[in-house]
Amino acid sequence: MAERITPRSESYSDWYVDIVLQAQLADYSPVKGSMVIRPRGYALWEHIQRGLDGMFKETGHTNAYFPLLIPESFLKKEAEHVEGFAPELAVVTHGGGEELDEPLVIRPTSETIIWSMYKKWIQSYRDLPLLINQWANVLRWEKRTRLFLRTTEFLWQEGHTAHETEQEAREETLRMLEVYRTFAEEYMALPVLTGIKSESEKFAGAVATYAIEALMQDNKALQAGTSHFLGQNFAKAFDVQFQSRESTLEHVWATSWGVSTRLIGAVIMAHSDDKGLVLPPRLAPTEVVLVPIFRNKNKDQVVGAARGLFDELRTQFRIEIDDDENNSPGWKFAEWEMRGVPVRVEMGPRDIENGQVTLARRDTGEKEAVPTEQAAARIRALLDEIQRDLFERARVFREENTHHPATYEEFKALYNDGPGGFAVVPWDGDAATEAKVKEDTKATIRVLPFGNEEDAAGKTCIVSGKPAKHMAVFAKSY
RNA sequence: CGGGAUGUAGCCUAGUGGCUAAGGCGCCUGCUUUGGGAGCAGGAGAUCGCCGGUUCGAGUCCGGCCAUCCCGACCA
Repeated sequence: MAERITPRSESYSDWYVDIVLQAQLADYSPVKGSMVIRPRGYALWEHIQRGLDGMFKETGHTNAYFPLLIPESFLKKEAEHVEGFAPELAVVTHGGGEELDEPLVIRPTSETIIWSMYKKWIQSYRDLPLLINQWANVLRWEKRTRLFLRTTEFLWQEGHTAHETEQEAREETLRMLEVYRTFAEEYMALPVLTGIKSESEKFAGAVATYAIEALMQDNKALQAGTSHFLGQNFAKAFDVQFQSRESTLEHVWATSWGVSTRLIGAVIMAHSDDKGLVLPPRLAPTEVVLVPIFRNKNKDQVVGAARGLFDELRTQFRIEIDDDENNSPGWKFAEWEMRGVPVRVEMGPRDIENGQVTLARRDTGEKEAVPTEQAAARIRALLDEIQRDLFERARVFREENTHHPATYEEFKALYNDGPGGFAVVPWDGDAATEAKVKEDTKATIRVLPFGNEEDAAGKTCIVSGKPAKHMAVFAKSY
């Protein structure tokens, strides 16, 4: 601990790794590409789970658990799906010391095992909709890994729903995208763009993929969550039919949607600074830390008073007290700042004499003195302010880094020598055009915003000069 | 899978082929301290990534292997 964090200006990726390791969110494990999520990191995940799970329940979903191991043949039933995931699969070939008759894949996602079960559970329209979510780990063999952002094994939630009609499934897809947007903005203080993915970026096996996309401080985009309209692809692959209200036999309409521990990486990269982690209060495992400042001669008095305040505050806040005798106040300040605790309460002899405490906010470093009896009310207000300000700062950052280049030359300059960020430009809808942009600049279409077709009317593609079909948002991405 | 870098105590680093592998941080014990990363004294902690070779002698030279990180092609 107490080690230097590489400044962002020197190396953004070193800065990120330093924060994850030093704030004790995660550590490298013995297996390449996999990581240990330490208690401080897992607490963040628990908060994410709690918030999202509540929203899933409110929208009618229930949790279940499906197995880790999937027969290899299941993956092969949906052609695009298997093609998309084949390079990332880990396969179990032996069990109990013997070679298995059929290899088992470790789930990269659970559509196939779930739809094999839905076939058993769905016979009639009365069985629909079926709205199930699971919290689980999944495995995708990654060649290039980064703590939280891309690891071989990661934790996520995957919702899998079955519906009577196409319209109902499409509504569900957008409803859950909206849940993700709300969660990102209100809990994570992370402004996100929503929209549909281009063909080349969509999920293997989906008819349409929607996503929330956020902009990180290094001006690269991060896909923070996806929601897929699966059409009848999996219902047909697994022969899931139901008897309709008109007594006809129909294939079921499906969605799936997920967010992962990548969200932890997003929240780190969006808000933190060169002193360490900065967490939005609603997500912070510890909202407040109380640091008594004492000398030997007044230790009992100061710590006693601090403990009294602590007992009062703990009924309202997620709070810790640091009355360790060996570390100096300055050391503690720096340490708790590195851990990202939003509000610090300092209580020393001078404060006690004046009947006050000193409050310091993590995001700006500002300190203020407030009468002790008003501390709780002021802390509550401060936490709200910090939550709002973090979001607002991130939103302004995104606005300032969203560009509208008029020519392809300007566009290329933006990514090749320029600052990067989002670029909103007319696009002809051709995958070849998209591929050319990627080759020239490494930027890809992050999202086609809702309503973009109308905005594109009458415009010409920035690359090909052909009539534009979409207004596309490009960025380099993680 | 290509390119680059690095493996010496928990972490960071020093170490001309030659004596018992050195220092800082951290850790443990005690004392002293505490309003922005304190001080003193003592202490524990190392098959120098692994295997082989050269040599009277290898942390150091040679070969192979392994691992990790960083940069590129593929991805929540």
